[in-house]
Amino acid sequence: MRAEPDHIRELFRRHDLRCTHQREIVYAELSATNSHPTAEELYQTLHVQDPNISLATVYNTLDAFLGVGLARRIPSSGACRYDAITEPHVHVTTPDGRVVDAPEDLSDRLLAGISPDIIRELEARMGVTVSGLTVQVVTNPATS
Amino acid sequence: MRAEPDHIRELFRRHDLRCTHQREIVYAELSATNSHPTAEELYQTLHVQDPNISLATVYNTLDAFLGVGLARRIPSSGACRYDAITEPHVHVTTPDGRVVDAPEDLSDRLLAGISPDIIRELEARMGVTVSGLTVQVVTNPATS
DNA sequence: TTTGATGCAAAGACTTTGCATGCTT
DNA sequence: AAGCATGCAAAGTCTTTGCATCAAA
Repeated sequence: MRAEPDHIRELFRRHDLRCTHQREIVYAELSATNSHPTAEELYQTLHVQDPNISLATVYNTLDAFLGVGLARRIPSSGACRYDAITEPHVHVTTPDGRVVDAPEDLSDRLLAGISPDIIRELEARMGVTVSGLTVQVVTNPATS
Repeated sequence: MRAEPDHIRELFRRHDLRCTHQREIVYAELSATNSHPTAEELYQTLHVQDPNISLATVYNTLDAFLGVGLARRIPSSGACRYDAITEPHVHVTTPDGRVVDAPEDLSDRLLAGISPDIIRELEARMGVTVSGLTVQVVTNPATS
């Protein structure tokens, strides 16, 4: 469901982000979809409601979201894809370059197999802090 | 260890790839490193041994490898990274954009948690063929 | 008012491509 | 000899940036 404006404003305040109209509609759209849109796709969609918004602003805005952890960037072949960060979940990369979520139950079962102990050990031994974990299931590339 | 020329030629033949000098040195370099180099990085390294090789050829060559499954492309922020395909393993994305392999034992333990059953079910329900599985552990972005 | 965001266009980073030449088969 | 690969440069994508203007705090 689409987040309410008030909720979004509150979110922004919590993350020290200025509440601009552009940021609001970008976040509303991003959090309402599970299609992992590219910046360009978001721009096309939003351009209808706000013919003034610019592609550069979409990029800047997404960047602001990344900075405060409200969104995640998914590098992929071609343009990067974005998703609003909610629950941990599994991404499936399709042959045509889109990224879709695995069904929730499968996602959960897959993630359940990853023990926190291993992550902790990984952090300790590699000197990193794990802030996220993406299981990316890659499907067959163009076998056409 | 660096693969021997004969072995590489044999590999290429098995995959219906013409054996050119450029492809040979690209593959030798890629399979000898675990640094997941970008095309540009490979080009810089190879340019020493063969001052004639061009960046476009490195790209074309990597593309040929991808096509026959000898290499994998790892989209990442900035330039794509490549690795020669050997065993399944876990990638760790560092804050500065590099991609390093997790230690083998941790990698194995992590992958062991992912049941083939789940993958099979995922294929069945999503109508895809899973050809690879990347567990990408994302570390904290620039917390500096 | 002050500070930061927007929109535009231009620049930048990364990758692909057309074509003449050369090498593998 | 035939056909694909190479090297070069030019063209494409995708993303970032400089700057004047505008909106949020």
